[in-house]
Amino acid sequence: MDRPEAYPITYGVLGLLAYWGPLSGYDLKQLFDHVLSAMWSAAHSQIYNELKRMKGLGWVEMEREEQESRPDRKVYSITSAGRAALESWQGQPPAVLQLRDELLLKMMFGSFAPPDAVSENVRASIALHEQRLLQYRQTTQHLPVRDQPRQASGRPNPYASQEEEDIYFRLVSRFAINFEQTYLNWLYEALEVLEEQKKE
Amino acid sequence: MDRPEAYPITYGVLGLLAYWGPLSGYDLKQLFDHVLSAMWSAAHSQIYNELKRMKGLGWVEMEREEQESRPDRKVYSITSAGRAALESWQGQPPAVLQLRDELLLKMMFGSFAPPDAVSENVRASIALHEQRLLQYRQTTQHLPVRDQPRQASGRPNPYASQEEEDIYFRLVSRFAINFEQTYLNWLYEALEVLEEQKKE
DNA sequence: TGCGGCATGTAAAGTGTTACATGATTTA
DNA sequence: TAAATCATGTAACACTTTACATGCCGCA
Repeated sequence: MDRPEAYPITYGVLGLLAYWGPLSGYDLKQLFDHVLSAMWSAAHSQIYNELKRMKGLGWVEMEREEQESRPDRKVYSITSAGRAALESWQGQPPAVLQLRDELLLKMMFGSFAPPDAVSENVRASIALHEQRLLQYRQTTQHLPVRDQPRQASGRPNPYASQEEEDIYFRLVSRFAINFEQTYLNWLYEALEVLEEQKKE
Repeated sequence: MDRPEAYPITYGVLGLLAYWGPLSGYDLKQLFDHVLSAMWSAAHSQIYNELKRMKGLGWVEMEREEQESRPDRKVYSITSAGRAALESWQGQPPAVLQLRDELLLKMMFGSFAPPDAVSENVRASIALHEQRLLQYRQTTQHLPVRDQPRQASGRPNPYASQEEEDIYFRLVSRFAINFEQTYLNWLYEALEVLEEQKKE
């Protein structure tokens, strides 16, 4: 076989359709922002593109919901071919995480920064990550209703309605929170070190 | 002003030249792999490209070292315009980190995976991250010699010769190790949860 | 009456990765 | 004698982001 016809973002969309049930591109964007933001982000343009691609592959089907005075909602649902693709993807080993963090890069070359620039950037990062941590801790709200319990392939699962009750969801949430906490601890520590250095 | 003429990878290269002294593209690639891998990675093609771009901007100068039976080494050094650019970059607030981790994405939709696929992926990740942690802990070796102590802009600094003695370097190293440890702890925990679930 | 939300998409540009190209020397 | 290291670069491709495009409704 040659080039893969899909990549992580494709499966992100597909997974949401499998988990949440039929959704529009707009809904999917909301879910990406609120549910997947910690592991994969997507612009709306990319989501619409993936939907188009997957429709071509037969992984999703589209149904048009007519609306007055607003563009029609196009609601996509996963097909059995889509489920098969999702399962097959799960069998492939994931690419290793590659961090790509501008703050760390700047910190690395902090000795070339104008006075206080590094600590200012650290302070700004603290604010941003504190905010994220808060967001992760708040139960996600204003999400499209999940009307279809996911179907575990072969393994029946007692949990069905709330995302908080899914072990995978729980594990990933825990990761996101752990990560933000670790990051924040480090940022506070870095700030201390920088302040102490300034005194000399 | 219009589009920025440089982006993080550009400053990664520039920072290394400022910190390490004159280097070839090949040297820079080694440094990216061994020193910057935790915060920003780069293919060699990208590095050669950035050098070309920065030469055009007057941020670096090139000197050719002739060699027999091998392509000449082109050794680049930072100019004062380059130093100014680096300093100015340090004054800009960094873009927020966006994680993009395929393992987390797969974990999120673990309920659609074939039996044991998730735990296998977790195990593979454990091996990879353990290895990284080891690498981070080993003092970096086989690096091009750093022949020029960096010049802190305005602030004299008692440390000069070894990278381990730079506070910024130390802080970033500590981050990298913290991060890998947090990730690993979580992976082990996830594995336990998954094993327990399997019993039911 | 201005802004945010709802709702869709296309086009272009910006970044990053992989493949192509070459070839001698050193090490196992 | 096969693989890794040294050493450079170009071209093509893959993925992501930003800008362009449109327009009503509800709220403050």
